[in-house]
Amino acid sequence: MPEGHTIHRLAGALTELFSGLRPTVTSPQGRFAQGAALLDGRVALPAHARGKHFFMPFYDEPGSVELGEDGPDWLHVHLGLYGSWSFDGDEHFIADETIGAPRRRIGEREIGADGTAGVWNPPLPRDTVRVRLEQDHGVADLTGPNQCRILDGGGVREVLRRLGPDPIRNDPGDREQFVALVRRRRTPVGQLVMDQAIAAGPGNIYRADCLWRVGINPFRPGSRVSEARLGALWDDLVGAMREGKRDGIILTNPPEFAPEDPLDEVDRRFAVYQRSGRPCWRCGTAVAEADMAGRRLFWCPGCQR
DNA sequence: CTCTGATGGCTAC
DNA sequence: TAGCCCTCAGAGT
Repeated sequence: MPEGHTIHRLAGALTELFSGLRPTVTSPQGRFAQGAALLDGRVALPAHARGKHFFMPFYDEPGSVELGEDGPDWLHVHLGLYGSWSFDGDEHFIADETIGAPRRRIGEREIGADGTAGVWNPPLPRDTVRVRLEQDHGVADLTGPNQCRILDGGGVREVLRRLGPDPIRNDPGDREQFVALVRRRRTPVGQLVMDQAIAAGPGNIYRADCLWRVGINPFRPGSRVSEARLGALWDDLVGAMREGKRDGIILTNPPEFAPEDPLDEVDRRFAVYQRSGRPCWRCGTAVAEADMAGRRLFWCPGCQR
């Protein structure tokens, strides 16, 4: 599920649904019992996302804080490969970003014995739910995170120090920094794009499809890709990942190549990702697949130079 | 029912 | 590079 666009989207959703409130925080699974007890009943402040990392500060009074500020206790979540948040609540518990979320249930009300609509009741959590945030109108359940812990401001800043520029933010200087970081390495550029110290947020899909979109061969050493082409790659990551955040889905096959009647979801959505053996949309060459540093890499040997 | 793989990343060797 | 962590849908038996 989660490349960086998902985390930014979740930060928006959890901010909209919980910030300013004092959610009940529990750990149905038990593995975050101590952390949950520390956060329970305190004010959730607006959340932050950097790359694939999610941070939500909890404090004693409402407001908002800069990412990594001292004072609040920071809930830090990394979803890893298959962590996810799911939502359930009544019609008041809805954020743009929760639409399309897994196991989303909205507006379901129990029917009272007298036939009138009752109030929403929180569903029993699955026993793998690491954290449940609950307010009067709904719950957010976190399952399967790679990391879920409480940090102080210094702990947050330590995480941030290991992260490169985030294309979804695209702060001033980020583009130049990305280009410089790639060009000082001889590692294949396809590997560098997935290195969170070089760009924070892109995962296997954006790596494959954005390299295809700008025509870069993923095996080319970073030091041997021109500044101009790396700048174009950064710009493409910015555009593609912002679209992904907005739409809640990765759709990286450019419209001009989208088939009328796609064979399947993969052909509809992707350029080369998971399309090994199928013809390149641009040049017809069969899309290739290889292992790169333990992850599946997809590319077109015909037009990615 | 068992097995597999997935949009991630850390640590140890 | 291998092993490990986290979960579960979907495929195979």
